[in-house]
Amino acid sequence: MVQDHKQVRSRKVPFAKIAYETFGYDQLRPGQQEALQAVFSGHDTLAVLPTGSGKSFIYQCAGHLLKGATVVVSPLIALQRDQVENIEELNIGNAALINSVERDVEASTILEDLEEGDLEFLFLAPEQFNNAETLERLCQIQPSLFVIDEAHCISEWGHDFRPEYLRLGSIIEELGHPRVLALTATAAPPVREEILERLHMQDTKVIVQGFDRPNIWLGVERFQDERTKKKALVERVQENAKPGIIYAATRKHTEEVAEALQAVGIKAAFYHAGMKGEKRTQVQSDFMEDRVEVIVATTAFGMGVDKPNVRFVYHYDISDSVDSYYQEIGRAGRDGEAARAILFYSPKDLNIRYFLSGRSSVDAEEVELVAETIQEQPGPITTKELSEALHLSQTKTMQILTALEELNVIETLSTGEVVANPEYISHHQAIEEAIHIDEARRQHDRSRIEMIRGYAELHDCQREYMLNYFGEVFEGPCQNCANCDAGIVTTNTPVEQQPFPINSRVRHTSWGPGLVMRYEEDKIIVLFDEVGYKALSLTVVQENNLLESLVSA
DNA sequence: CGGTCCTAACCTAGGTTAGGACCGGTGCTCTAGT
Repeated sequence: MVQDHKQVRSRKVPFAKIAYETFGYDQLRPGQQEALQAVFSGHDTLAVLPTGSGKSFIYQCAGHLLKGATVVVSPLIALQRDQVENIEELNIGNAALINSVERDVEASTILEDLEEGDLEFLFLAPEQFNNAETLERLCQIQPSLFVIDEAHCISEWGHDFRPEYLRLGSIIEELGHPRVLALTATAAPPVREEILERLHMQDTKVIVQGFDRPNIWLGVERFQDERTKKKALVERVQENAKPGIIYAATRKHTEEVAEALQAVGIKAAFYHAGMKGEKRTQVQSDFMEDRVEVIVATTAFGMGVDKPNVRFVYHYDISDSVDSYYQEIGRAGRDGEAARAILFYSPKDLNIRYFLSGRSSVDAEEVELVAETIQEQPGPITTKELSEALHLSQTKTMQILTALEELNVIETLSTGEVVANPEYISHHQAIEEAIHIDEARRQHDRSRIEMIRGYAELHDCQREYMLNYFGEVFEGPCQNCANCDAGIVTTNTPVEQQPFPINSRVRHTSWGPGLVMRYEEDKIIVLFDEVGYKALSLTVVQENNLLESLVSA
């Protein structure tokens, strides 16, 4: 049963049989077979599969069958716990987790078990690799499979919030590049590209299943003021079957909306990261077990939540991207029954999104300070020493170090210490580059907000817009969105008149290369690598030859 | 950017308003003090 991972290459493995006998699944779901086949053929694999398609099974099965340890990087400790429990129930090998909270079993004991083969699965957050001893021991253990669960976190969180996500590529190299398996439910084409690049994936197979969730009705209601919006939301909640989820942009909004719902007799509770851990757990389980009908939450709620009977996901405030929006509404109707996703849109709600994404995360002076300090050091220095000496937070320091490392100004040693790269003399150019990258990032984030705004203000099939965003060719009407119901479907540029196919690469005379996202009436929407999403007039483009087709790599 | 909270000024004594300050999301880890 257990085979050496170099020898299984191109051998047919009866995954369906194993799925049935070991995991108790009657049949494999779409994508699972392909993903497993890719892993077993020796490819680094990215699987983008919709929620509820059994992503866990892929790494569980692969880890179970491949000889050698499986390391699973997972963003939340709560998720890791669930996964360990799940594996224990399946009886497919021992699993453990290393983190700062649970210390009933020491990390060194766990690593020892892993070393001796008594442990198959190890779960940890990316921050754990900051621990030099953990990393060094893992290097010796040489895991055969390196799994990144919820891989979109790399692109979503890596740039500012959790910079360790951007270092996973180096970690993988350090570990001798075990087979890499990245899993996510939501990744538009640019996110997929970033995952492959950041993880240094090689000889990669990308498996993408359809994004459509046909049982979710899509709708947008537009408002000019807060009070009318809140009133309409309460009415919709009253009318609609429950349970449901409402997303809001701020903690305060979650509390206000929950209160408004309670005032009309709805069992509602709010949820955000400002609450005590105990309270959060309680609210979540109240919702999961139907003691609470409606949960009003910030983005803190949702990852790993798999409740089948959620009948609606409403947005009191607009999300920061189509990516986030899709992911959030995807928590509705997992049982396949009808569900509703309504965006309660007020244009001024975009401001909070612009504000939160517009802040610069790279400060020239701080970057310079860090770069200089490291270069003046006689020897290696730890992140902690640096952040203390320079009065910068650990996250901030880590973020700057990640940027500097990427620009080859510094190197991270396997001890976790950093040292100046001797071949790199001037850091001024690097700082400029870091600022430039940061600026491009912000512009990209702003253009993502423009795209969700485009959804909110769309006069066309809403499903088509969303699926096009994820690189899927789909032509409305879908007959299950508000615009289709209302007959608002504009005549788009017909496929035969589209000069560049959707999802193909093009180059603009001044904005450089980009990806064709969709067509609207005399408009082509392109995601440019440098400047983000842009809507161009098709007539102007064609008259002036602004775009040329690029042969895709 | 916009909402919210606080204070000073208003003109006549307590309620109204204008202006300024401040805040806004997501989780890991480690440490100091109870």
